[in-house]
Amino acid sequence: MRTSQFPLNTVKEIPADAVVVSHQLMLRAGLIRKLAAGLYTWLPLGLRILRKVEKITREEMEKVGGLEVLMPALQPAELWQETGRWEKYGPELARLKDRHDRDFCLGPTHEEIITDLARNELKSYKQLPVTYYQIQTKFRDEIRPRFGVMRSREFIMKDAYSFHLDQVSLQETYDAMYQAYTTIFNRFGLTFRAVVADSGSIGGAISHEFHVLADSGEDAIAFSTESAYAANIEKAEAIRPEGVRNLPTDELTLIDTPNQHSIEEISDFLSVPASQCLKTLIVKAEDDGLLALLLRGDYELNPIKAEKIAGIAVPLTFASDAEIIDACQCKPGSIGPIGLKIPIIADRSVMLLSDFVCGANQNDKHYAHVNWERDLPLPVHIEDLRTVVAGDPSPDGHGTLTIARGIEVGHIFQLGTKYSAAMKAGIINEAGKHQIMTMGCYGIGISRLVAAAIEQNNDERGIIWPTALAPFQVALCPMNMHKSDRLKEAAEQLYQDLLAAGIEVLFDDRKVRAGFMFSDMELIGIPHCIIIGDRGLDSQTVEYKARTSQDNEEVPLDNIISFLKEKLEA
RNA sequence: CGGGGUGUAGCGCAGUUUGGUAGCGCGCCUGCUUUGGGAGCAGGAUGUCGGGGGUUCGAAUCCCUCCACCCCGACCA
Repeated sequence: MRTSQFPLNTVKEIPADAVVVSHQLMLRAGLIRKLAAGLYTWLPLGLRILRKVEKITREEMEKVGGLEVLMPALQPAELWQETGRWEKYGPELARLKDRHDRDFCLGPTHEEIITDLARNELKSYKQLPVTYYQIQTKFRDEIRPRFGVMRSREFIMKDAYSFHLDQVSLQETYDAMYQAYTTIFNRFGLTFRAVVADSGSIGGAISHEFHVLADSGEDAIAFSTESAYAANIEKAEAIRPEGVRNLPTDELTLIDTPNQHSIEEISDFLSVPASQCLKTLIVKAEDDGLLALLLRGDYELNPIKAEKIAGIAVPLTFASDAEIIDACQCKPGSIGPIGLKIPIIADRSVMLLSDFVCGANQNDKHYAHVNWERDLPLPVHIEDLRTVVAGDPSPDGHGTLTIARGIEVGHIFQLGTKYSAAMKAGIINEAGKHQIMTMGCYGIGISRLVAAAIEQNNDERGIIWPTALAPFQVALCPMNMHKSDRLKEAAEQLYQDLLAAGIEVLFDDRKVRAGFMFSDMELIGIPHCIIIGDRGLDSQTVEYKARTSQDNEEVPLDNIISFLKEKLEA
């Protein structure tokens, strides 16, 4: 491709509303342009990269036996009503009506559609297992789209769905997908981690997320320093603390704590570490009543874990001030378990507390030197409620947890029969009996992956594409070609030779200055650059420069093709 | 949805406090000079100042209202 026919659309200045580096670089390098919040046009250069992501993903899906389909983006409400998700999905589901006033949505995911396809097309156990996949545009009316294509409202996703007779077969495909995902992200040249995950609104039991590690990532992941354990922080278990509770050292004391409400304020005011305080949170119960959740003061409630506990209302809802005053006879900030009349669920972390501080259920008063089994009974209902922190012991018993940030680029789920049962997707089994199929589902955020790759591969000059994602492998930069017929001839010849060798080359045949050319090629991240000039032609050499290096290397013109081939294969 | 902020040329911004008829840099077009790291000079084009309404002799500027976009939070494969 020639730059005279493949405009680069690069810009020098950093767009004002891009905050993360990948978003800035995607705009500056001319990969995307914003149409509206969370909606982007892919320009020719960006699209080439997107297509690379698709191509590799497709290849690996085919290798594990995936059958490509293409399902509609516009979907009838009926299917979503069958699974109950029309009601459950909430405002993130982009709904609309057609001219006949029938309800439709723009698909945020395709479980309903594929399950409908499967129940119509699959009749016999002999057809199983089967895996369908597609690369489709998805729509989610995100509360807050941000970071460019990282969290947009319209985006491209590869989604695959597998259908099975039983769990054993599902596990086999799930394992194959896990492997395929590992291969895909390795081929992209990205640093990633697979982590145990929560399955969220998609549902199902077992689930793994694949995260590209980057400080700008929206997710926190926890992994063990000494073992393979890795989990989304939403899911990482905070295990029962080791050790025994200390004996009381002092009498229970009621203290005035005027206008001291948060754990931080109380901790400062009384000069007691937050870890010696007890946090009491009042949330709604399933039966419309209230529940008190107890945590050690320095720990955070993990709402994902809380919602999984029987009795707690979903979504997790904190009680209003009025409800709290009604139930506890005091305002929030002074609540504690002593004498509290609502049921208590305690986090494991509170069990070892002794001589702790907690609210006294009287405005502006706290108790100090509270001790279990002396001042109040040890809570009976104990759960894992808190979010893990760095340094916590790993749940598998090996090492401690480290927290890193990641960008979720893949997510695989064992759905079981959640959708197939709701939609009566079954086949006739070997015994001639009707049987509901077991399902798996596997997603890759194609467009997000482009941004994630840039987050991980950039410098002050621009993007540095891993080979597999580079829109072009080689930039051919002639120096002042318009002034030398000899150079023009040599450059054109080299361009043709590179094309003939099957190398993806971008020939910068614009009449621009050298610095301008280099800056553009570096900004758009072409991994290899060949500089051809009159100077070198005298000795029949060209210069080679890798995107990642500062230095140029002279290479005989005759050898340049094989030289590059070697670089590309490395 | 709550809190904060911004809308002025394609992009980045000044001008708004104190009303007087719109400017800078980059980019774009023309010409000349230059040419191995985002060139210089000269000339040029480009604005419903986010929309609507109001106050005023006069509004980018003051008032009302609507909208869009961004950040933080809540929420979320």
